[in-house]
Amino acid sequence: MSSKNRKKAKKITIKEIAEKANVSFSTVAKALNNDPLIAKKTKERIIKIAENLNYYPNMLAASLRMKKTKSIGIILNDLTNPLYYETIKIIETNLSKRGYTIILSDSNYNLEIEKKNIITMMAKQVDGVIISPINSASENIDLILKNDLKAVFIDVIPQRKSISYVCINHNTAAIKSTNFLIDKGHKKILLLLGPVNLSSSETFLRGHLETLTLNNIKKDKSLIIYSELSINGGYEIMLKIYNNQEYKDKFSAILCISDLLAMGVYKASIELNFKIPEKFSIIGYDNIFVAPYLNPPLTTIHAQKTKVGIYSTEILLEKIEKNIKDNKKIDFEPYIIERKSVCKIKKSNKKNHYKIRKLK
Amino acid sequence: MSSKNRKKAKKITIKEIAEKANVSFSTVAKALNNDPLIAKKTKERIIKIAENLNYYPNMLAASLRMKKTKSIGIILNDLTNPLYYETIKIIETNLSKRGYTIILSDSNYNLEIEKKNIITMMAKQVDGVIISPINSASENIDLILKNDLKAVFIDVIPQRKSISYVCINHNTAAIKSTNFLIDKGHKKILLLLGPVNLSSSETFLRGHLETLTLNNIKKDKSLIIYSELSINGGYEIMLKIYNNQEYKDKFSAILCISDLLAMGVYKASIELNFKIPEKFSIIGYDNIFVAPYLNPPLTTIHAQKTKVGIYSTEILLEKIEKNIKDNKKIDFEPYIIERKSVCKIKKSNKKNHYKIRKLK
DNA sequence: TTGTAAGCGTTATCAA
DNA sequence: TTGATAACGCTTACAA
Repeated sequence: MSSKNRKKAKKITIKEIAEKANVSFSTVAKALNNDPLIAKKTKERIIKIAENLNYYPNMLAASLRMKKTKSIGIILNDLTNPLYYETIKIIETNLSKRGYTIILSDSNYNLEIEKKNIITMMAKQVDGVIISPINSASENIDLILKNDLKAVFIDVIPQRKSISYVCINHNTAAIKSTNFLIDKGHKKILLLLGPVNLSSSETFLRGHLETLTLNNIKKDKSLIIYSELSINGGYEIMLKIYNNQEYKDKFSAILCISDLLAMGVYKASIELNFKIPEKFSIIGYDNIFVAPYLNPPLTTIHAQKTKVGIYSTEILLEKIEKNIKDNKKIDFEPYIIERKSVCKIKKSNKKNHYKIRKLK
Repeated sequence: MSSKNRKKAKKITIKEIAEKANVSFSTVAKALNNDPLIAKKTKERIIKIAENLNYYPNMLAASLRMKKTKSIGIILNDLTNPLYYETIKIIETNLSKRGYTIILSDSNYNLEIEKKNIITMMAKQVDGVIISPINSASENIDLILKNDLKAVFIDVIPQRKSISYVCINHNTAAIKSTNFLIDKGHKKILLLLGPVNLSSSETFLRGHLETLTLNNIKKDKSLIIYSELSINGGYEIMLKIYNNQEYKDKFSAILCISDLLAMGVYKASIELNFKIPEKFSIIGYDNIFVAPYLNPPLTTIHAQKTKVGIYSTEILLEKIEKNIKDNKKIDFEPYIIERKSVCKIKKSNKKNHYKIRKLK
C-alpha cells in the first residue's frame, strides 16, 4: 500500500454515526450528550460506534450553537518576562481542569496590538479574558466594557468603576521599597521604570515621590528613567549613565520596577566593573524565580504571582458560569524580600551627601 | 440612568448591518470581505455602517463554514520552564503577524493529559499544532497521524516516518557535554535526567553512555538519576545524595539535562555548603536566559530556542497554507557555552581515581 | 451588481 | 423513546 493510497481521514460527524447506527442524527447527538431520554441500549450502541469511528465532536459547531466556547483569552505584555510564568501556569492548570482552553496573546506594551488582541478574542468568541492592560485609562479598556466582554484585569487597575481586577498594589510596592532604601541610609535613589505609557510605571512613580517627600528628600527629575522592561533595557541605561559626568555621585541605590531591569544592571556591573551593593545597592520588583540565584542574591519586592492566577481565574469563572455581576476587586500587598543586593550606606557618605546639599 | 438600565450590548451580525443598509445580508458579507463584485459605493456605505455599529465578525461561524480556524495549538510540557518562553514568544509574534491565534496547553509530562490536549485541539479544529511530545513512541503520536492533524514536533523526534520536526539534537548534546567533562579530567560523572518516560532523557542517556564507552570509562548505574525537571527536582536529588555514603567520592561532575536541574544543584550547594565548581563541576542544558547570571555563571549546552520557534511555525504554515505534504526534518546542533561552573580536575584526583579502579 | 439559498456540525424544540 | 427541523452566523455558488 503506497502512501498515496492511504485513505485520507475524513472527519467523522454525528451524521456518519447515525448512518452506521441506523438512527437519526439527533438521536446520536442526544446519546453522546448522555440525554436520559435515550434508551440505555441505543445509547451504548451509539457510543461504541462513535468510539470505533474515532469520533470527536466539532466544538466549533457546538460553540456556535450554544454561544459558549469554553475558551478564555489571556492577553499579556511580554511572554518573555518570567513574571508571567507562574501566573500562566496556574491559570492553565485551573482552567483546563474545568474544561477551558487558553488563547494566548502578547501585546508587547503596544496599545495598537492590545486593541487587535482584544478584538481577536471577541471575534473568536471567548467566554472571557484575563488581561494585563498596558494603560489604566486607554480606549482598549472601554472597548472591553462596551462589548460586555467578561474580563478580569491583572497587574494594573483600570480607572473605571464596573470592573474586576486582581492586582499587586504598586503604590505599596513603591512606598515599601523606597522606605527600605531610605532606612538603609540611601537618599539618592535612581528609579528605573518601564515604558512611559505603562500605568504601573505611573503608579509606582507616584508612590516613590510621595515617600521621598515624606522623608524630606529632594526630588531630582534626572533620577527618574523610563526604559524598556527587559534585561537589555536596564543594561543600556547603565551603560549610558555610568560614565556620564552628570550622574557622577548622584545616586547610591537603584530601584528597579522589574527584576529584569535589575538583571540588566547586574549585567552592566560586570562589564563596567562596579560592585553590587558596594557601589550601588539594587532593589528589584516581582521576585522572579531567579532572584535568589543572582550574584549577589537580589533584594526585591515580592509579587504574589500564583495568587493572581488563582483569583483571576476564579473570579472570571464565576462571572461566566454563575453569571455573577458584581465586581471583585482584589489587591495584594507586596512585601520586601531582603537578600544581598542592598547595603547600608556608610556614615561618611551621608555626611558627604549633606555637604553636597549645602553646597547647592 | 441606573446601571440596571444600561442596554445590554447585543452582539451585532451581518443581518443587522443588512437591515440598516437596506441590502441583503449576503451583500454585506461580500462587502466586508472586500469582494470586487460589490459596487464601490455600497461597499463603502456598508463598511461605514459596520464600523458605526461596532461590528466584528463571528469567527466561529466563518471557521465552521470555511473549515479553517486560524488557530494553532501549542502543546508543551511545563509552562514554568523558561526554556519554552523564547520559543513561545517568537511563535506568537510570527503567527499573530499572519493572522493566527495560539491555543496553549501544558501536558505536565503526563501522557494522559497530553492525549486530552491533542483531542481538545482537534475538537477546537485548530489548523495545526506545534507539540513538544513526551514520548517519541507513544500512542499520542499516532493519534495525531491517524487524524491527519497537521503537526510539527519540537524537542523530541517521534519514531515515525511521515512527520515534520524541528529539534535540538540531544544525542550531540550528550556527546559534546560528556566529552567536555572528560576533557577537563572528569571521569566520574553524575547524570541528572528528566522523567523516565521522557524521550529526551533516553536519547541523552544513550549519547552519554556511548561517549563513556568510547573513552573507556566504566559505567555506573547509580550515577544515572531520573528526576522531575525543575529546580526542586535537582535540589532534592542533591539533598538525598550528598550525605549518602554510597555516593561518597563517586563523582566529581554533574551533568544536568536541564538548566533548571543545575539550578537545583546550585540551591543545594548553598544549603549543604559545597563549592561549585571546586567540589562538583556542573554543566547544564538549554542555556536559559539566566545561565550567565548564576553564581558561578553556568556552563551549559546552548539550545537554539528561537530558531526552533521560527522554523516550526514556518514549516507548519507551509503545510497549512500551501498544503505542502513532504515532511521537513530539521535538527540543530547544540554547542557548549563555557562559563565558570566546570573546572579542570586536579591530577592527584585522577591518580586517586585509578587507584580506586584497580582496587575493584 | 445584488439577492437567494444551501451548507458547515452542532443543540434544542416540538412532533410523532 | 426517537425523529424532523430550525437555528447559530457566516461563505459561496448560482440565480436574478
